[in-house]
Amino acid sequence: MPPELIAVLIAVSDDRPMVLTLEGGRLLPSGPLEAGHRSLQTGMRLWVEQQTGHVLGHVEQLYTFADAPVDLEPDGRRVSISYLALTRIRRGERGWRDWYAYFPWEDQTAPDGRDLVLRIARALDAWARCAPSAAEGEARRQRVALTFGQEGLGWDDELVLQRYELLWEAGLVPESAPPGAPVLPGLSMARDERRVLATAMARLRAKIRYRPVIFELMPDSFTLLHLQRTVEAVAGQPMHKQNFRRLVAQQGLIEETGEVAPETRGRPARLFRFRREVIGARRIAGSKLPLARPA
Amino acid sequence: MPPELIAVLIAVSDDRPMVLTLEGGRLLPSGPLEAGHRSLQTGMRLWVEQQTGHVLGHVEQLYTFADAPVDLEPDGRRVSISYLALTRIRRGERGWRDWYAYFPWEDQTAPDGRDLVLRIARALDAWARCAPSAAEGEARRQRVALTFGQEGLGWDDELVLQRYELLWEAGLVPESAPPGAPVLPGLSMARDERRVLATAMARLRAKIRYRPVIFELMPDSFTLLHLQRTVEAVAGQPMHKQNFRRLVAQQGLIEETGEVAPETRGRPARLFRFRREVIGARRIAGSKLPLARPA
DNA sequence: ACCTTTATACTCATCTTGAGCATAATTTAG
DNA sequence: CTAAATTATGCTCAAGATGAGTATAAAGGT
Repeated sequence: MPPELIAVLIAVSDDRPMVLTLEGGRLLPSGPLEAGHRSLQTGMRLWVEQQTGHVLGHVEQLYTFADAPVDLEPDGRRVSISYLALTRIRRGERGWRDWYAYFPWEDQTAPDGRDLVLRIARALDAWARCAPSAAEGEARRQRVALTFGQEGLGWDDELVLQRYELLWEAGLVPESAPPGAPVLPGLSMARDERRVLATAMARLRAKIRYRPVIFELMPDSFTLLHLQRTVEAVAGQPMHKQNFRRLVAQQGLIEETGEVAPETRGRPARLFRFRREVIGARRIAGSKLPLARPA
Repeated sequence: MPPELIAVLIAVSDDRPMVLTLEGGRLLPSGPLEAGHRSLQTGMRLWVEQQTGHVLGHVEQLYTFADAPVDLEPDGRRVSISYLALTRIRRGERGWRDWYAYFPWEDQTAPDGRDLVLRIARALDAWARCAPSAAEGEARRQRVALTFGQEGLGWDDELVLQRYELLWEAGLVPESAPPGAPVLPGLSMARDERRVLATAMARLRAKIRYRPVIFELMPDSFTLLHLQRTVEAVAGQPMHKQNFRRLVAQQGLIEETGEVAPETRGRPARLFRFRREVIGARRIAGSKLPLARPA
């Protein structure tokens, strides 16, 4: 059985990060590696084009997963090589879903998400208390505090996968909950696609800190607030406006177009564009955005 | 054909980073995924144990590669899932090689390595000049400057793979050089194992900046200079002694054992140990070592 | 006793970062 | 038309991190 090539396409629309899905949001675009594919990545691109009509730009390999072994079929094991693709939604495309529909607790920009985390913390506290041993209970409590930023530890937006796996272990998501047990809000997906999505979110959140990939998600011209909202949407965290502008400005990654934004309410904002020349022309020490991790 | 599991085992011995090889240094430990393997990682661990007797600790997935398609065999394509493992050399083990034997230009702590980079820069300049077009030539020159830190750009120790690929394209390594053409010093390996090693080096150099993985390569107790030499060996770059100590100290990652180093020449140094408790106990914002990238 | 070697403690100037104040230029409500 | 609301943008300030260097301590070797 050839390995499966699986793609997580991400775009940001109306300040919401979106993921391209199939089958009513239960699947990601994917298909097997075939003999004619020139490489893994081109194979993945072909499947995405065929299934969604979308032609990809910036792509990077994410992770390779394997199903648990199946005794029935000797060689019947599914190995999936996953990719992260950053792109823009084209008008009329269907299947795009807000990624926070799958991970509502990951949106810490709104009070809803913060409340949900408090609720989760309580549920996980109960889970820690019913651990088989005291030591195990303490280990669980520590993991909860670390991944969900309790007990004075701050929220780390990159721990998307760790949080999902913790909830899975605790039986708080439909994938692992006993029948009839209460589960957290959030859509689930087929097989382990939700885990793949979590991996993609974590990688993207980490990457915007040290590479200017955020511009792959922006239109040609944009205001600084639009850029900030996009970063906040991806990171799931609010940030300080003036400092954001200062950092972005001193990175030298953008330049003014000379125009100002049309539709606007307050003072009109200047429009900027990404300076594509800087890629390759010099070391991009990071479009390291003002997303400091908490102390 | 099942995917191949391939392992890059790294240790540091006498302040030299070493990689565990087979077949006279031409191969890395590897073997196919089998039906009985519980997961990709356990399969890889089993193969390593079987081929080298080495039991692994810290492991992470690196990258998944595929050979070019082979028309002859329809399903005969090799897909390799590679892993990075950090460990320590045990006495009597054979097959460990200095990783700089494969990538001599990556060692920028010694004058030899710096001289070699100058030589490479000249050779690549010639390569840029004989480009098919002026634009292509300029693009080549820019890549050379960026990856080898020429023209005022500093040396970026994480660009191991980019440098190797550039040398490959330019035909300066035996893997790609025309027969009889002069090639750079440095051992090559079978298939694309040298590329896998380059990927591992790049990943490790990046990782020691933000996770305290360097301690996976240290013995139980060590002096601060020993720790510094180990980091320098991995990064291939020298650093400022006093500042190194300051950073390491304020990270709170280590504690004194109360003893001092035996064999020593100057003033005896205090011995330290890694505080394993801190893993998991709190956010490790990075054992971010004084390895600033050049501006 | 003096030199070499390594360890360790401090200092200082410069950047970076987080937080906030102040002002400008619009639209909207009354 | 005026005031309030809204968004943009410029600037300051303190704390902390970083890069570079000076100074002193503790050992062995000649």
